[in-house]
Amino acid sequence: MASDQTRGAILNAAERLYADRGFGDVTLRDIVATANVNLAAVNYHFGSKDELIAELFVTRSLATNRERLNELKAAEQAGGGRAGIDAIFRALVGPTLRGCLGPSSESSTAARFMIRASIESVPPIRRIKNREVDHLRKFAAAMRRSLPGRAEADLYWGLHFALAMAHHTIRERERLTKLSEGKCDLDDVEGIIDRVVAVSVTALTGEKVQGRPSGKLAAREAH
Amino acid sequence: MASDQTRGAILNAAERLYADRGFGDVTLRDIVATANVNLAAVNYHFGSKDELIAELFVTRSLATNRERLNELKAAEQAGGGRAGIDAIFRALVGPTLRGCLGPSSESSTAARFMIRASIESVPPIRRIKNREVDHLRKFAAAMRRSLPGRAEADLYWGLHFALAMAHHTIRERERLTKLSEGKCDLDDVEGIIDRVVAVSVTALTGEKVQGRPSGKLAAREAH
DNA sequence: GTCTATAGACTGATAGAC
DNA sequence: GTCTATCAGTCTATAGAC
Repeated sequence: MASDQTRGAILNAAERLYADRGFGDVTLRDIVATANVNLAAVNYHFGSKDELIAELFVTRSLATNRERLNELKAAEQAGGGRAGIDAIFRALVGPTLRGCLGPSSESSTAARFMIRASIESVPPIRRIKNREVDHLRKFAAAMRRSLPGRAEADLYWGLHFALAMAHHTIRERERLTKLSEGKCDLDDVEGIIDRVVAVSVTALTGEKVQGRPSGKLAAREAH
Repeated sequence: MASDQTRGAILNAAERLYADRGFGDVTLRDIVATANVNLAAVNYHFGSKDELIAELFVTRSLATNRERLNELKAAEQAGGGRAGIDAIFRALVGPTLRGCLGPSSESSTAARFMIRASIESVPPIRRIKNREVDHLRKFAAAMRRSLPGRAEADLYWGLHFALAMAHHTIRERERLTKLSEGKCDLDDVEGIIDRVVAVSVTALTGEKVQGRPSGKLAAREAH
């Protein structure tokens, strides 16, 4: 079982180094030195540097997608097969934002790795993201059930803009902090989620929504 | 003056190759072969590969920033020192979206280069983008003049979300087309600008706005 | 099956002749 | 200003030891 040990050591070392220093500055030689294994072990276990990066990213992004779908499923069941549009947006952007902006984002290497992946977007990661369409289709379907009257294009634009706000907030976290001179609190994750969800809902329904008083934007778009 | 000729040949070849094949797949040797100059000429004229990329990006992005500020200035003068919030957002996202999604985006290498720069985001380009804060401050100031009652944090979030939608639309153009199965028309640049501006304004003021008089959004969403 | 040692092809950068 | 030659460093691939 030395196999799993070596494999795991490479994965751990790679994730930590990429999280700390970015994809551009970390060589295979840095990784094998940290993991205390031989250079060729990377090729033996993963085939290539790109496939190592791909495996790291797939592992983490599958976990996020699972969380998203669990939240979506729960919201649809609570609504008897039809979730509120706010709950759908919350299931879409919540897990990502919590994972990348949450208090764990300082300590957890997994979180810092995903932030890097968001910002630097290296080829093997782009290839994986391009296959994410099937996952997003499930949210498009839920939106169609939630707002059956809307033109489909409007729903897709709404989905697209919600993701835009979430990802751009992760990517440009530092810049927004500097631009606003700290007036935008990037540590208040739940507040940010509220904000993104509220804007997404308002954009789609034309109604101004407040953040959750205590927990939900419940059924405000019912009319 | 053979100097300027060589320099220009390198810049042209590099921009075209990067636009066509991306930053990851183009080597300095590819560039000098296309430009018909010697390998060492790149280092002589630009210092390094990264500085060559930086010069390409700075040139193009200064042009966009100039367009943005011209539109902003015109809008403020037309409003007697206070531009409408919709005109401010339009000046912010219009030039970028027109440059990267417009009909020229197929033909113009400059446009295709900027799309690449948006998607791949290599280190030298990220460094330049980080210095963009001063430019954005001018839009924040205009927003403050336009909506003096608003909390500053709300204004910054509005600015941030507007940029998020514009850039994410450029970055994920292909994915949105695939996801929506063509129902989102990515060739209708002015329609997209209307949409981004409308969502940005609605998010900030809670009021549904009309697109430009001739805009398709206005017609569809009037009620 | 697991890992090591080593070689190969390619990269960006540079010294020094012209 | 330009070019040749060469550098050190990178990823990849493979033969062969354990």
